[in-house]
Formats: sequence, structure tokens, C-alpha cells
Amino acid sequence: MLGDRWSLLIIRDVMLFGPRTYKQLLESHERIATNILADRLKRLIAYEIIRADPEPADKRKLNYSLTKKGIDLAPVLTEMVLWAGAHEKTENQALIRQMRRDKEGFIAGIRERWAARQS
Amino acid sequence: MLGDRWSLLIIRDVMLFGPRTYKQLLESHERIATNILADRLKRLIAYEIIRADPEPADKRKLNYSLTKKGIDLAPVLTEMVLWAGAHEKTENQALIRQMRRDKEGFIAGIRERWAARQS
DNA sequence: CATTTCACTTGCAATATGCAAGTAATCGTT
DNA sequence: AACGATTACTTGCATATTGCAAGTGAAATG
Repeated sequence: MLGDRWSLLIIRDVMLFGPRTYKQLLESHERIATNILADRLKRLIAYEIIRADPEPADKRKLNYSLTKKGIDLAPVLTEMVLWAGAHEKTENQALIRQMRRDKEGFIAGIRERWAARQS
Repeated sequence: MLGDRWSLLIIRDVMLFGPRTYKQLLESHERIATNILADRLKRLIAYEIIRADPEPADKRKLNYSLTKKGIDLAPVLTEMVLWAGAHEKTENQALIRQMRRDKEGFIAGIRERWAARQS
């Protein structure tokens, strides 16, 4: 279900940066193939981990965002980023320092920003 | 690196049950193909997540166990199991209840049993 | 109203996975 | 000591998944 190369990366992006469009997701993971991204988004929607809402300001666009089940992955993703930060060369040291300084607070922040958007 | 269907399941097994042999790993995940298991073990060793030590009592056998980098995945795996327990039908409810009751203690227990074996 | 942009889809080649049948070393039994 | 069973793989081949490049149609932009 999450056992493929891309799903968790997609979820991580939406989790960290908020609602993303197809194009934003394509460009952020330099090498994901367009058909695979389309397929993964379809599957993640079917699993109710993400959802797609039309952007009112531009009817071509869809905003992909996390469901409740999706943000509940925040602790998993946070631990993964921390592990990678400790054991692999990784960019985004600032993010990792922030996570390490206050892990629970970091996760709570993600949840709060998500809840605020659900209004 | 962990972005495939089997690696995290293999690591989870070794984490929860301690050193495992090839045969035990083959049988525990009902459907992993033998060539794929061999390949994943090779890769996980190359990444220094697991290691293989010969069993003194039976020279045919190798015991696969976690390295330091490997047990550092304990929080990731624990959060994953908790997430799956909350959102998917899953067996092993007893394990999940234990993890939920005292997550930090659960992880500490894994680390302690691992450290004891490293003697 | 022609050109871009966006969110995909399609076709095909490359890669990864799964299955079944080996193989070599060691073990357990006679 | 000899023989069959076990263990940890490897090999060959079919099938499934992924990646790449070139579309497509609808909506925005100039």
C-alpha cells in the first residue's frame, strides 16, 4: 500500500508544503514519471490518504491534500526524515534540526495547519 | 533504499523477533520470492542496515540481525505499525495495544534486547 | 482566437518481480 | 562412512511494473 518508491515521498511533500498541484509534485521529485505520478495519486485517493479538490481560481488545477488518515502518517514521516538525517547524507539540515529540537511540536504544527485549512 | 515492498517488512521481522535465518524470513512473509529475499538481504547488508553472522551450532545457517543503523529504524517501524493498527484491519492487536500503551518503552525494550545481544 | 499551461493518457522499451527448478555445503540418521 | 534431508542460496524464464516521450482536451492568457 505504501510499499513503493514514490508514495511516501508524495505524502511527505504534501505534508510539509500543504496542498500541491500535479505540476508541483512532478517538479519536486526530479525523476518521477508523469504516468506513475498519476497512478500513485489515484491509488492514494482510493486508499483515502489524499484527496483532490478543484482550485476555484483556476479550473484546470486540482489541489491534492491529506485526509485525516493521511496526516496521521506525520509521525511515521517525521521519524523517517530524522533517521535519514542521522544516517544518510541529506539536504534540508534546517528542517531536520527543527524536527530534532522538538519532534512532538513539529508534528503538532503539521496537524494544526492541516486542521486550520479544513475549516 | 527502503522504497520497495519487502525491505521494511524484513526489517520489522528482525526487529520484533530478533535474529532470523533465511528460511524463517521466507516463511514469515508468505509471498516473498526466494530470489527477491536473497537480493533484499544483500542490499540491506550493503546499506549496513542488517548483518549476517554464521550460526555456530549449524554451519549451514546465517543469522540476520540489525546493525545500529538498523535498530535506529525502530521508531519508524513502530509508528508505521501503530498507523496501520489505527487505519487498516490488522492482526496482532496485542502487540499494537502494547505499543500504544507505552510507545517509548516499547522502543527502549527493542534497543535493550539488541544491546544485550551485542555483548 | 491563437498560444500556453495544466492534468493527465497512450504506446512502447527497459527494469524489476515472481515462480519453479536447480546446486553446493552441512546435518542427522543409519 | 554413506545417504537422504535441510539450508541458503542461484538460474532461467514469464509476467508485471516503471520510465520515457509524445500525445490530448479543457481552461487560462495575451
